[in-house]
Amino acid sequence: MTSDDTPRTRAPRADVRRNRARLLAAAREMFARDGAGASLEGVARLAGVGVGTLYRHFPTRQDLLEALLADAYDALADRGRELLGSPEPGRALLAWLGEFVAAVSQFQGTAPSVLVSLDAERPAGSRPCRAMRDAGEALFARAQESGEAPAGAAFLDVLKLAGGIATAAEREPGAAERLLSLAASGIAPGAAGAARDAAGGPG
Amino acid sequence: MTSDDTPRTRAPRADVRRNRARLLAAAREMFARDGAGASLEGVARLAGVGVGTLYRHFPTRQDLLEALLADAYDALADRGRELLGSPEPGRALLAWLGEFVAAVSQFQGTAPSVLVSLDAERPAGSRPCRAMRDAGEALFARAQESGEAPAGAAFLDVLKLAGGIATAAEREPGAAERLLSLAASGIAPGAAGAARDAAGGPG
DNA sequence: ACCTGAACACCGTTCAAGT
DNA sequence: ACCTGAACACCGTTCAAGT
Repeated sequence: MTSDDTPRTRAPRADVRRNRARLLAAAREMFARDGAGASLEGVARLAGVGVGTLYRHFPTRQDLLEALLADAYDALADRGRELLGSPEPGRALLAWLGEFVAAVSQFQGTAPSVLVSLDAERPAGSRPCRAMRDAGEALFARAQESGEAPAGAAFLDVLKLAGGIATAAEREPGAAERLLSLAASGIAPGAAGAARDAAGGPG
Repeated sequence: MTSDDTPRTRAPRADVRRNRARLLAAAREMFARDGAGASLEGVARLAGVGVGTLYRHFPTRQDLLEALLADAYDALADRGRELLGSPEPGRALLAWLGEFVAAVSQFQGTAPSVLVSLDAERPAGSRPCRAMRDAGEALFARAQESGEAPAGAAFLDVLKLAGGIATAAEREPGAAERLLSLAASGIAPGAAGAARDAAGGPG
């Protein structure tokens, strides 16, 4: 019963923080070399830590990956807020999506895992991930309001599409730009509109 | 030295054909239940065959998958040629792409493997796979000629984008349609054009 | 409260021995 | 010519014992 009555999170012990940092550094090194499927045993070994410690800090490989992407997500959130001030909503959105694709492709085999983290009703993800999503959504909403992005689409779908592009381009540097550009301008814009109109159109 | 001098492929022994068929049936069953990452040992066991036999018939998991998709690829090739006769090139292309996405999503975890089979300079894939690609390419070329598909794009990129969509939608039935529709009409068509024009534009 | 690492279960792949 | 399946190497994950 000191001054503050609700300290939900206690300051972690020094060795715990250190182990966490070592694990992240080791994972970054291993993922960079062997891809997102790298041996977790190897990560622990490289970190100079028992496997159990890795599992305690990051119960699943997915958790480890999200932690590795936290910085990139924070940067994307910042960048999104910055681009909100740009005069061209559509281009701002596309620029941001390009950076998203690059960020989730920073390790081989990473993009598919990002896709599962985007999977509908999951626990919403980490704080940086949510910040990234919110920033992107604002950018997308602005593009919709200016008529440069389709009114009927959901931002989560846009993000999934970008994740799919990142996955498809993962083994071919340079493909990401081409695929994103293709998805940006549309594979068959006129026909797609016709198909939607024929199906009843939006309200 | 009988009448024909160049019989490159000899008729396979009956047990070889039977084992191959059993392996494919078993793999189909396993992949349907456990996804494309199903245990290969389990496939061999279910087929009533030694593991070595599986590896002899299908050296890699990728080979097994391509064999499983052969029928679907043949059907897509047929469908592509059929759609070539339809009066609306853009819609025909989109319809075909929708069927492609559905076909490569028939097993969980299958789409990523299809993406690697689309990977640039690989040995071009199986005969059915090439037939599928050729049919799709004809459909795409026609859409380009009619001005309904972007002139600058390569068909292989269109297919990769579709594969990425299939991957992104794999865990959510119904998402494939939405993502394909989004990619068809474009995330931000006007801005994408502006970006391309600013970059110099096509010749 | 956290860490260690041996133990367990499982899988992919090869290859010597068989038919 | 093809098949079998034991053998090998490796990995993820848990959990009893330690500090």
